[in-house]
Amino acid sequence: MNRSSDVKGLIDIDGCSVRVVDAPRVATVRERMPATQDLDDTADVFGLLSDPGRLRLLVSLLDGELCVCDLAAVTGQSESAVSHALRLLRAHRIVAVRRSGRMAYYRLEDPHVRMLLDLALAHTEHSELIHPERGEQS
Amino acid sequence: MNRSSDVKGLIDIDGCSVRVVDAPRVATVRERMPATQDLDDTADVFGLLSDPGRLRLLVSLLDGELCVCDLAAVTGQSESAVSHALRLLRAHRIVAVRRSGRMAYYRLEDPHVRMLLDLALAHTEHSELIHPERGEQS
DNA sequence: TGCTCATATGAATAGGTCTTCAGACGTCAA
DNA sequence: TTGACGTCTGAAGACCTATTCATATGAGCA
Repeated sequence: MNRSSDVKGLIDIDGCSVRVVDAPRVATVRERMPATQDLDDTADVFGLLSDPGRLRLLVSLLDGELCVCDLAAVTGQSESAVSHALRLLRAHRIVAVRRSGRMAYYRLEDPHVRMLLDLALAHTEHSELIHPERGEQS
Repeated sequence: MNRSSDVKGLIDIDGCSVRVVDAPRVATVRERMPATQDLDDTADVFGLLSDPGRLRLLVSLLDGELCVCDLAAVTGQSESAVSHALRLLRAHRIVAVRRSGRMAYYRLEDPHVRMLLDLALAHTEHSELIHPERGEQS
């Protein structure tokens, strides 16, 4: 095949030649890179946790189920916004519903997400995060 | 003060009356809710991890520093896109730079983010994530 | 039945984000 | 100095996302 890894500072990636500095290192890191699908799924999960409204909903559900209107009250959002958010989270199996009459009780269903939340909150509550655009080092 | 928690199903939140079902539970969950600032910061961090390009960059940096062009090669992005992404991550102190001549070597700086990445990847590589819009339960 | 209630949904709008392109900047080598 | 190089940046466009409003659905109650 048309490999050009022998060309100094140039390697083939996905069929097109790219400039690199540390070719062997690049090869190693590329091999260890998780599958595209896995990375995209992981990015999706992080994306679901990246909205303050949804994050609040999930944190509220950490120790038990709540109905939509209580979730709206706890998180300070409109019931419509909460419903839309829950629909998204439900579609990704992160929360699950229990229906009782006209009430809908949601619970946190994904243990993986629960761990991410626990880990993230444990850190942010103890150490202050640094805010953007505050100057950088030398 | 104008508390109306005695009104059946109605409580005061931030000065305006809201309908709730389980008032004491709502109060408890609200008390346990982390500070607004902490939640917003946490959502920001998740947001930074929610882009496949940035996620790839950070994963690439998990075991050591790499220069911009190698990061572009490893992650399959343009050098400009990589530079923009690194700028964002740098502003949030998630990565740090070491400059040597005209080269810029980036490394993963935030141990908190490293843990989140490790946890997230450990799970996605072993268990398949469910994709959206596949129908739900009863 | 009709009415109210709790939730769900669709459409539309406003705001944000990623990528690309063109060019700037500082460094190195000749 | 000049030119090539590696990286950085700003502006522009296309795309995606969150919220709101209005309305629908479907359960309980009279």
